[in-house]
Amino acid sequence: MYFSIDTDGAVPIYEQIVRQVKLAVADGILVGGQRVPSVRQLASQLAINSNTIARAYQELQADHVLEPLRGRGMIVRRDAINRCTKARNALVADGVRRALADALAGGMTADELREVFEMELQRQSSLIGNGKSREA
Amino acid sequence: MYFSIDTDGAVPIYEQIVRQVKLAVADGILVGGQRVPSVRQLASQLAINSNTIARAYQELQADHVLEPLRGRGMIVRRDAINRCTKARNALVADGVRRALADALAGGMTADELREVFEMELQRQSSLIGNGKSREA
DNA sequence: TCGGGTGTACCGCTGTCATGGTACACCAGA
DNA sequence: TCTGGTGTACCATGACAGCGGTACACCCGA
Repeated sequence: MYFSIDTDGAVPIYEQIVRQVKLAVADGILVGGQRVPSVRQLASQLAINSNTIARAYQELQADHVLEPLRGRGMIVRRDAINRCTKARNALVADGVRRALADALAGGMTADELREVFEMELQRQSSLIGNGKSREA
Repeated sequence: MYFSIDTDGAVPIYEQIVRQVKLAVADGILVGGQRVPSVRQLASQLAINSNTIARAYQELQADHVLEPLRGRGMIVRRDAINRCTKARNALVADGVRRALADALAGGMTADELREVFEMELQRQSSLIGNGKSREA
């Protein structure tokens, strides 16, 4: 489980962690029962204060993705994958909806929009295709 | 020229105004030479502090979309439409890119993604189609 | 000249975020 | 029993963004 954190971006660090954990669960990289790194461990690995990690884990706990094992760490809940898949779908749909709203408000036609979509899809697919296979 | 402002959302008010002005220019609703409402006028209309409007106008001025007429207001620059169309395309492409990144990181397939896209496109197109015609 | 309109600059308040420090309760293993 | 690891709960601090209030300089028309 690798995290890529952008400390300069507009998105808060704890939110980046929350999102990446959820996407990893949806993708099957993190599975139910699996332990996540401890707050101190992840904090030192990412060179970030442990309170920030703790905040992310608290949010994930509130979202029923992680489960605390008092004194021993936190694990991914068995039923988290369904929730995370739903969350991922909602996240993606929301992003698409937002982009569409801007496009249509700006007078872009549906066909122009499809073109942009397919172009970006091809670009990112090829990037991932080189790095690791997805369907295999 | 109508603005819809969401004071509760995560997006700053001044940024919403900047975006909506740019999209209106790209769409041809605001044309070169046309005057935009004064900061106080728009502020009272939206029940927002005039400084917030002023900040949005300053940003639009820095982006070469608006032009100040000292003591008389601000107008849309003649060459703004090209810039705004480009900005719109970049904005949309960026939004699509972001959504795609989330989708692929979460293990969503390209076909699932296309389905989401077409669904949202159909939804929003029908909304606009009922309200006002776009190609006419 | 003066009044009313314009954009602009400055200051302060508020909330959010990240950090650092400290302390606590809990658990597992030596 | 003790030690070292867990998550959790505070508090204080600094930085920054967003916003509002006020005052200023400018321009136009009466």
